[in-house]
Amino acid sequence: MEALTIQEAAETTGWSPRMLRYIERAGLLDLSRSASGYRLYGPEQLQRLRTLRELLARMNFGLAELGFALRLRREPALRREIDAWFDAEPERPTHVAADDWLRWEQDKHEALLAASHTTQMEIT
Amino acid sequence: MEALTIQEAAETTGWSPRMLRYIERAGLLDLSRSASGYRLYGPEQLQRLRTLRELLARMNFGLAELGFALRLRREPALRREIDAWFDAEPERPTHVAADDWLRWEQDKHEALLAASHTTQMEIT
DNA sequence: CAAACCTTGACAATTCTTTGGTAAGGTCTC
DNA sequence: GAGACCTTACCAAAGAATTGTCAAGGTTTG
Repeated sequence: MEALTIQEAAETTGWSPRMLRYIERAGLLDLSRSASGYRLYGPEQLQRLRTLRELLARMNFGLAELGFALRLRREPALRREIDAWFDAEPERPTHVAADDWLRWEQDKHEALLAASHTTQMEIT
Repeated sequence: MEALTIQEAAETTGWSPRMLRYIERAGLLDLSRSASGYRLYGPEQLQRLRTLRELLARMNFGLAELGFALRLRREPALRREIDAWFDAEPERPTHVAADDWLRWEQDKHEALLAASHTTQMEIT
């Protein structure tokens, strides 16, 4: 009973079997396989999957983003280039500065941003 | 002549005006504004925009990913949680291990993966 | 003052990602 | 050996992100 098959894992983690395969393919979870090729989900994997669900919901991002975070860890060159790009910031005043990026990254969807503006107006 | 307006900036950077506004809204580029609200693109901004194009193309990722990278820099809590999740890796053998994640993150699109396999076969 | 810009806001076509199916074939359990 | 699983490979629906475009109104410049 040490390892569950995909359907059982789906039931206890809340992911669909389809998504469990997707997550594996994205490189976000390493699995062992049975001799005949069945995916085997051990206690650690199940725990990770549950944590993952919770994390995505709580911090508001998706598998794609996590995939990119993984890529950043594994491709130091990529991380370096991106950091360099961000750090190339010149002597700009940055007066208005940042805090809309947050809203953007969080609810994306340009249109919605505008909508929330409107809502705020009413309150004002 | 120290600063260009959006259309001029578009011409010299290769981005469309639409995308220049999009990039700004994503928090990826800080701009100053003229007294009447016009976006002003100085030499640094122009350079950054050109570099950005080059970077995205060369490293194969998009604005959304860069936006997430930005979020990771600005939300230490997020970074910590994600790192923690990745590092919770148990004693798994990892025999087969990683290098398909790369392919996934690079050309995504599950279906194409299979296709590219086929293509590679020809070359081999 | 008119032409040619700029601003924001909105709608929408396109394209990519996410998810669910389903088919063809192998495995496990009774 | 039948039923209920599993595998991979597709196709396609639903959702998001990307990008263009247009409208209504302000600004700059000749």
